[in-house]
Formats: sequence, structure tokens, C-alpha cells
Amino acid sequence: MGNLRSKDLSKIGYHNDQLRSLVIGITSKNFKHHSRQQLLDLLVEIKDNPEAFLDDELTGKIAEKIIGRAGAPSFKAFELRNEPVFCKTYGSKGIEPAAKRQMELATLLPVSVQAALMPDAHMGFGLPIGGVLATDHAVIPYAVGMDIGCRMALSIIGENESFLKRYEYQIREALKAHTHFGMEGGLDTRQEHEVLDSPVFNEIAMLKPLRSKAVRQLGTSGSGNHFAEFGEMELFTDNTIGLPAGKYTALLTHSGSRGLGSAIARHYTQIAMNTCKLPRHSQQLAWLDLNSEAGQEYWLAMTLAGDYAKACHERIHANLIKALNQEALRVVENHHNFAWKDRLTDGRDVVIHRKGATPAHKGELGIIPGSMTTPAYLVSGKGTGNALYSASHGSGRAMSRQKAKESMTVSAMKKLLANAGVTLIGGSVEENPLAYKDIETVIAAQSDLVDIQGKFYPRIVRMNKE
DNA sequence: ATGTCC
Repeated sequence: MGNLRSKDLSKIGYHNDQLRSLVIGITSKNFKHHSRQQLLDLLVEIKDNPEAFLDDELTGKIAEKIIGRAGAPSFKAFELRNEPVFCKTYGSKGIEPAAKRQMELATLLPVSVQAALMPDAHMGFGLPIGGVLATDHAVIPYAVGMDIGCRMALSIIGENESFLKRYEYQIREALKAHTHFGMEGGLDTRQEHEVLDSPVFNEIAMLKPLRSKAVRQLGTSGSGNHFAEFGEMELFTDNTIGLPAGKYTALLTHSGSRGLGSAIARHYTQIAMNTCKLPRHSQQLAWLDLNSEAGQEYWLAMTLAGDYAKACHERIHANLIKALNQEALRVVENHHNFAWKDRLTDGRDVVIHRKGATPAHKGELGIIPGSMTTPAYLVSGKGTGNALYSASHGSGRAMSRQKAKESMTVSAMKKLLANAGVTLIGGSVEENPLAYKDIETVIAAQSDLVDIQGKFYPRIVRMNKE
């Protein structure tokens, strides 16, 4: 039987994603005896002459949908610029050519105003990870990233670093009991947060069915490079967070907006790619006009996903810190996959997309993690205009997940961890420390972008297994 | 990153 995919439908002119869902739904249930080619031929016929199918019980629904949309043009095509907009690259030596090429393509979009590439950059979908892009009244879902609102949160706890050794067992048990990583199952205890009461869940049709999953996943962490870890915090003198220089215990988490943000990203990426047609190689950089209905919906949904990601970190920190009978003295947190309305140094109003980049306006605090065996940096932005007020979001991958798997064994990774004095709960060789660039090199490449206020050394790390 | 396509 014909097993139609969204891609096949795009090729025969079914560009609307609601229409494609409808077609896949109807054909998979009712046309089991058709071959794939027969189905495609039938769908082409329906598309070319929908009126002839209106009376049919099954295909009529597809025909109605096509006719309903026939009035308005469904997409707009654009050309690229002849000359790129300004793009400053930091730490160019450590960045793979493919990531630079992706960034160069982004500087040719007609909506682009300015760009910057951070020293941890590597290839991604559309915009590279580590890419920063300012646009004019347009938002590019793929320049925000698939994990909208992916972010860092650091709680500095009121105990000196010896707490880590004395309470190692309790910390390990708390991490096992009060975090949940990855896709299956969830937390044992019900989580609450005002973000679940957001009216936006009811204002946008595609969000309504996502709320129940958001309720279930609140306070959980993702997979891949997401983590929750306790470690030793070293605060430098002249820090701006108002704590004496010295050593502390701290909790650092990295996670995003889970299934909610993923569904939002998928939905609006499809709309952008269907309505904004670009020369083939740049199609993934399709944007939504901020004045369009879809653009305004995306902005609201993206903001909700960002708030939800923040809420997840809040729940994780509250649960862990309470389990250890501690209190947070200070919290530092930042998104690193998001878009903001902002102003360039020349006064132009733009949308700044940061896809794996830390906001670094003058005095703005942020966290740049290394790997599970190397320190994270507490930084304060310098507000550098050429960097679009940004910094790197980590050390950056040096190896793909596949390459990391091939080049590291479980036992070799255990030795790395033991030598670094780090306990890992869960985790996988895909995230092994050697799969990442050297954090010291990456930090050194952005001395114009941030001041360093402290360092965090991971000691007990919890990640998703596999 | 993500019930890895509704």
C-alpha cells in the first residue's frame, strides 16, 4: 500500500501543512489498496480539478480544503541579496567551514540587518548553532532553534564547597528522585506553576492540545546535552551578584521547553517554509513577517515556550534545593535559543535571534557551560555591538553525536570522569568531554564580549541515559 | 532538541 509522507505531498504541490495532515489521515485509513503511485496520481487529479471531487465522501474533504484556500495566494517568493550584511565572527580558527557557510547564507536574506558568529559555532538546521542574526520585522523559526527557550540556570547555595563531599550521597539521591530526563515517564510528584494558567494556551488553536503534555512534563529535563549538576562555585572579587568572593556549592541546570516548544517549532517552521519561498539552499531560513497572523502567533507561542522552559528550571531547582534542606542565595539564568526585540547601536529596531548564544548586554549576567569535566563560566556582558550583545552558549560540539559514539568507549569515559573527580548519573558517550571544544579557548576568543565573574566546577552530574 | 510525521 502507499505510505505517503509529507515530503511526497510537497512535491506534488500540497504545500499547506493542515492540508497535508488531512491527506495523510484520510489516505492512510481509507486507501489501503492503492499503490503509492496510484495515490499520488489521484491527489494530483484532485488538486488540478477539486470541483469534480466535491461530492465524494472521502476525497471531497480534501477538495473542499483545496478550494477553501484557492482565493488567497498561499506563498510569497524572495530573492537573496547580492551583498551580505555585516557579520563579525569570533574565534574563527575553531569554527568548521560548514557553519561559516550557513552563517554567510543568512547574511544574504533580504530581512537580515546584521549578524555575528560565536566561537562555539557548529552546523545546525538553517542557522548554525552559535549564530546570532538581527532581522527587520521578521522572525525565523529555524534561527531560534527546535528547542525554543533552551536555557541555563545557576543557583548559588549557602554552603561552602565542602557540602559536596559531606552530602554526596544525599545529593546523588536527590538528583535521582527529583529530576526526570528524556521522553518516557515523568516525575512522581505533581508540579505546579502559573505558566500553566497562561491564557495563550487557549488563544492559539495549535496550543490547546499541548497543555496536558506541558502539565505532565513541567519540571522535567530534556535529553542529549541537557543536565542537572551540583558543583563547586568559585566567585571572583568585583562580581556584580552581590556575594563575597569565595567558594560555594551551586546547582547548574541546562534544559529547554520539552514537547511544548518542540511542537511549536515544528508547526511554525512548516508555516514559514510553506509561505516564504527562498532559493533552494536557503529555504530553511524561511521567516514569518511579524505583522502577519502566523508571525504574531509564533511570537506569542515562542514567548510561552520560553516561560515554560524557565518554569521547568524553577521547579527543578526548587525540588532539588528543598530536598537538601538548603536555600538559594542567588539565581543566574539565561535563554540561549530565543528571539528578542532589540535596538542596534545605530538606533535601528530589530529582532535579534540567538540560536545557541548567550545574551550579553552591558552588565547582563549569563552562564557559559563547558563539559561534564570542565568548568562553566559565570559571565557579565560587555554590550558589544558587533557581537549583537551576545556571547557563546557553551564550548560547542567538536564532534557529531555519531562521531562521539565511535570515538569513545564507556570504560574510557569512566576513566576521564574519575580523573576529573566527577560522578555521572545516567549520561552517554555521545556527551563525553572530548566531543566538545576546549572551553578555555572558546572563552579566550570572546574577551571582547564578556567579563568573567566566576567559575563552576561540576562534581555530581545527572543526564539522560543513552 | 523531539512521542524523532498527523
